[in-house]
Amino acid sequence: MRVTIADVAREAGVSKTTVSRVLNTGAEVDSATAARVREVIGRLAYVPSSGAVGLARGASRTVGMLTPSLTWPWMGEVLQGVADTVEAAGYGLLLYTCRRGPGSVRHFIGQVSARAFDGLLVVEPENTLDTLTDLYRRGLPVVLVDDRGHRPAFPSVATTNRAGGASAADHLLASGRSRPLVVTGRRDFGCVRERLAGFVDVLPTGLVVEGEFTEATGREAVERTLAARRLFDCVFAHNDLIAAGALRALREAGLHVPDDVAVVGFDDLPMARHTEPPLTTVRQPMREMGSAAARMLLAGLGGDPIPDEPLVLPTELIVRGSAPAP
Amino acid sequence: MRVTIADVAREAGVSKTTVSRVLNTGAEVDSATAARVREVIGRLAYVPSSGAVGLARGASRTVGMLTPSLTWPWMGEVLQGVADTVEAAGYGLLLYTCRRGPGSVRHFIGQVSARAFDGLLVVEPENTLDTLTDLYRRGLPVVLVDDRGHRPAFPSVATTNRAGGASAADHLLASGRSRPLVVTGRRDFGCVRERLAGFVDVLPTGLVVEGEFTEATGREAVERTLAARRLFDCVFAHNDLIAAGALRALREAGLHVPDDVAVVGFDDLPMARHTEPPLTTVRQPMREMGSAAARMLLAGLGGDPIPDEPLVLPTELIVRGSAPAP
DNA sequence: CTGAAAGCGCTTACAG
DNA sequence: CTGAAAGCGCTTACAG
Repeated sequence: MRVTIADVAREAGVSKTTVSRVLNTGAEVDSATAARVREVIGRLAYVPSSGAVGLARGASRTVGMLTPSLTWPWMGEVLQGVADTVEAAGYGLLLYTCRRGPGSVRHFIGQVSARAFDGLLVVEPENTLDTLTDLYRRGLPVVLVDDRGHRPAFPSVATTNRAGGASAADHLLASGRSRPLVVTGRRDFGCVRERLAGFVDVLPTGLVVEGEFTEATGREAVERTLAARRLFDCVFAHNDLIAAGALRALREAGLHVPDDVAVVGFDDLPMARHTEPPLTTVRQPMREMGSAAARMLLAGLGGDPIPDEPLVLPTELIVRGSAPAP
Repeated sequence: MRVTIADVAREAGVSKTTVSRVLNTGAEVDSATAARVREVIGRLAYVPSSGAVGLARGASRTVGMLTPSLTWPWMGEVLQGVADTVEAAGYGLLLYTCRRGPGSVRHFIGQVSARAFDGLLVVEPENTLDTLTDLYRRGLPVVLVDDRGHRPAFPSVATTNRAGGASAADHLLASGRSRPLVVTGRRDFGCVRERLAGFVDVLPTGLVVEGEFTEATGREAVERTLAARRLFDCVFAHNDLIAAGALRALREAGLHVPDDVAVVGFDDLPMARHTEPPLTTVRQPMREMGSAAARMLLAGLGGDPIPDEPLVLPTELIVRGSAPAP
């Protein structure tokens, strides 16, 4: 049925060794022989079995990727960055999500032992950081795409959360705003602390509400602050969902954005273009983070040591109607 | 270094054959022997090499998935449905995107020949339908997640585009609307023709604008129709992006949604909750389509024949502020 | 119930 | 420059 290296060897009148050499090294083979072998390979449409190659070489030329969810709004960007890079290098990309509890984590660990992939890319491990650190210590190349400031004990790609928070504050300050309401995600995320620190460095405020990274948090934070009659002329939301909730609450309260209150988000999700008004936001370079992490991992698999300190990619302020340029 | 079946056999005082039997069949082995082997497996934390198992069995227990893009708004839902199902079955999921032109398609075909996966899930092949049909004819199990009405010559999962269009019309009609503007995607997609046919069956109209599945299309269609002074009291947008553009154009023209014009979209993207007002839309069950396709493929790999006619999952009208219940 | 041996399809020292 | 042979880590008739 399937064409094997033995078929090619027989048809070309050489040994399997020679076919393998033509396939892999290219060197050390008489050019006429090599040409003949290549002709046969083309004619029989021979492609080496990836399983057999992997077994013989002890490496699968496959990268694993572990994510807690595939439906998060920015996950597609990360995945695309990873997939483009990994494919261009001729590697396969094996996807895992571990969404069925501890059993599913165990199954994933099994895949590591089974050598299903040569290296691992991880997004947001939440409760898996220890396990991953352990795998890394045991020799599995691992790179984390870190949008939450975990600062793990293994290589990672992060973004400038602190500078991003500062850029939001700079922009609002330059537009003449002086009384910000800040609505954050959970304070136990490193990114939240950094975004906040960067922001209040430039624009100090006593008005900070902690919540989740959800629209409901944004809506309720604004509603309560208005109800408490605490004055603010701008909102710095720690992500775009919070910002969307804030926009809604402000509109329902009869306030105009940006005339009465300017709003700045974080992430630059696709929906940021579609809010009313469109959202000024601090863009996280998710696709670039994905491709940078993949490049680091592939370099590591290629033999280069992976740097231990995080690679930090810059955020960028995207100015739209909710907080226009001054 | 790595623990192999030989280590387990030696440690347990049995042959590799017996270890393999304990691992796979479980039957035909003395229970005391089996217990001893299992104890050793646990103690050594032995996990069979997936590459070696695949080579010996001639199957990789891996499913391939081919998508044109990972950043489309509904792709995460499809992927999640697929990943959950595939993982629960103990299969691996290998992701391909083919975004680097014909060379990248060739590389993908190579992966098929390399037996990197046992079966293939496909979303939106665009220019790849012929190639895929060919692979299917040559024996590769393939299932298409078809949101565009391709109706391929191999198994697929689709949704009720026609009934979805009709449900939008029913809803608008029941709310007292009678003059619809329909803004469609490209007419060469089967889904566009079906959504339109279902809609005009219930609510005939001469006002149909063809465009792309983009926000710009929605905005321009509404602007031009208003400029031409053609009257309409509702918009049926063929996806949520078009609907978002329509909402914006209506607002900028000083029209109130839904009082002046009601708007219904298609898809139920995450952003549909965040438009102003929130969007009434025909939900496509993307996650369910992903998991159904995966189930079909896995059943096929398990030996059950895969039905040739498409499995059709129902759409659902989600009512929100842009076209409230009558 | 158990094991020796062949085989899956490659790569890679080693020898010539 | 080329090939025979061993080996990668499993499974699976086959024989007992």
